[in-house]
Amino acid sequence: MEYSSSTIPDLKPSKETRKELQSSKRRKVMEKTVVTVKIEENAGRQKGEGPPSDYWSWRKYGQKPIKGSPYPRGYYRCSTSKGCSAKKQVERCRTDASMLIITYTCSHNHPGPDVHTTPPTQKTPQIKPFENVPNSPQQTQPVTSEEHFNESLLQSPINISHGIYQEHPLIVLEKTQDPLNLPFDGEEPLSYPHIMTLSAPKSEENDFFDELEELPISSSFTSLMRSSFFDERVLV
DNA sequence: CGGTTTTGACCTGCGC
DNA sequence: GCGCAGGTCAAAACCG
Repeated sequence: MEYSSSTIPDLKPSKETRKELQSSKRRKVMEKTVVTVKIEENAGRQKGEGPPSDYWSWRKYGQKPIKGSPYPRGYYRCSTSKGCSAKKQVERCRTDASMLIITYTCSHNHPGPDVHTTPPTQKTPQIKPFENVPNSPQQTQPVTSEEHFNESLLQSPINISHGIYQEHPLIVLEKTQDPLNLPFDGEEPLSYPHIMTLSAPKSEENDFFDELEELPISSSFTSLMRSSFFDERVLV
């Protein structure tokens, strides 16, 4: 792991070492963003869990059954950058299996895979769900788009790491922060508040957006939000 | 062969 | 102090 090189001498971590490592972690309050997304029939194609697809790549590092919930919770860590402390937890709503609860913890301390190179005005239209969105939730998209909705929508939350969507009526999320203003254990300053905003995705992650090109992003995106999946604020 | 996923063990925080 | 539940680690397995 990232700390191993500096903290761990050479032998495999002893219990003491791990103890130290874990003691440095906090279970308590830290920056946390909860996103509830609704997944529909296509959820099944996702290995039963919401795919951790984002503009960043995520690596699953754990899974635990949650008390009171028939569904396990998956733990993911950003693998785009080694030093990145961004994590997310993905679990299903116990009361509604079609709901995915994604909890983002910490923020990425690095620019996205590509976002920095793409001015928001260029290339793919920026995701601006709220502008020109007619209030017709039921004007759903063709089913084909739904095949991507799950991935594309799951990608969007990543960009909300700093509350970009907070006022979005559709993408509702709850962001909690450490009241002590120590979102990252005192490390990793939030120095990139804007680079990972809603700029268009690129590279491989952009692929599926390319597929969606046919659809007007602003409307399709929002429509998807409305029809295929909605977000719901979750009190933490 | 490198990166990711799986999975059991370990550790910590919290409630009683 | 004890036990439970949640979160993380890391070795092994898996995959492209």
